[in-house]
Amino acid sequence: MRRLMAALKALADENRVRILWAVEGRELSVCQLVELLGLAQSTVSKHLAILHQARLVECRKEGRWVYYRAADANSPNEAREIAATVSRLLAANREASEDSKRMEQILKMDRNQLCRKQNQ
Amino acid sequence: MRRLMAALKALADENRVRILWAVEGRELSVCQLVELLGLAQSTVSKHLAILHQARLVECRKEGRWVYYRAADANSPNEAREIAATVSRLLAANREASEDSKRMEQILKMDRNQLCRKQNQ
DNA sequence: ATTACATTTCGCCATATGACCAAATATAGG
DNA sequence: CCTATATTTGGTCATATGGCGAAATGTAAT
Repeated sequence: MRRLMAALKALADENRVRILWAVEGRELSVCQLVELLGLAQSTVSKHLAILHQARLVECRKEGRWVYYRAADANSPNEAREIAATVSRLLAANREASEDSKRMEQILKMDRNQLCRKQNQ
Repeated sequence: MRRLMAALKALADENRVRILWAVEGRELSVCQLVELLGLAQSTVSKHLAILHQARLVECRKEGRWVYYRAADANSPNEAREIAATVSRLLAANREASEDSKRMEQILKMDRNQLCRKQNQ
């Protein structure tokens, strides 16, 4: 029950749902998510920590870079089952598809410059 | 997104998840839920209001009695799709099956006496 | 009308939560 | 080592949330 509740609580915030939608099927760095959401970097980092702790996202490091992606769909995992349902619902959602478009633009930006700009 | 978020937020509380599980496939009155959860009546009533507003439960009145049940599974409703996933996960959950057993006992109690006792 | 009863609403309180800024940390490059 | 960079952590603050008791409300019975 603890695991299920952690996942449900993690999904009780809209920004975290947006994050989860953004990292579905691809991996992103924090600064790209910061650009999408328009929140402070520290806030995004904390949201990611919650999603990670709830097993909704996974991450890997590459030097200074940390990439987040949706947790592997093959892992038999309560959190993932809920996330799959939410993703299915978001696939038909206007705001989610706006986010998708915006993310396509962000992916075209130079990531180094994007991150540097945020860290000034 | 507003509807989806309302449902997700409603499910971010363990007592509300327990309520939803309890009213799956049957209808219950407030006092039966009060007995199950061991919370104040007013608290249970507020939780039910949240679940109702989020379209996760439906209710009907019969005189002084109000009965709550899980929203109709046939209604094409985002909230219901999430709830269905959660219910499926709860079906294999220890605490949820303990609640089910306890509810079987509560259903055997005289509802009039149960409610009266709570209202003293 | 009065009393009884089931539930909802209101108000209070302690705690949790999400947002921000600043500092700390981890890694890379010279 | 120092500087640069990406991210995380800590602390603060305003607001939200879940719990409770008491009062209000809605319905029934006499």
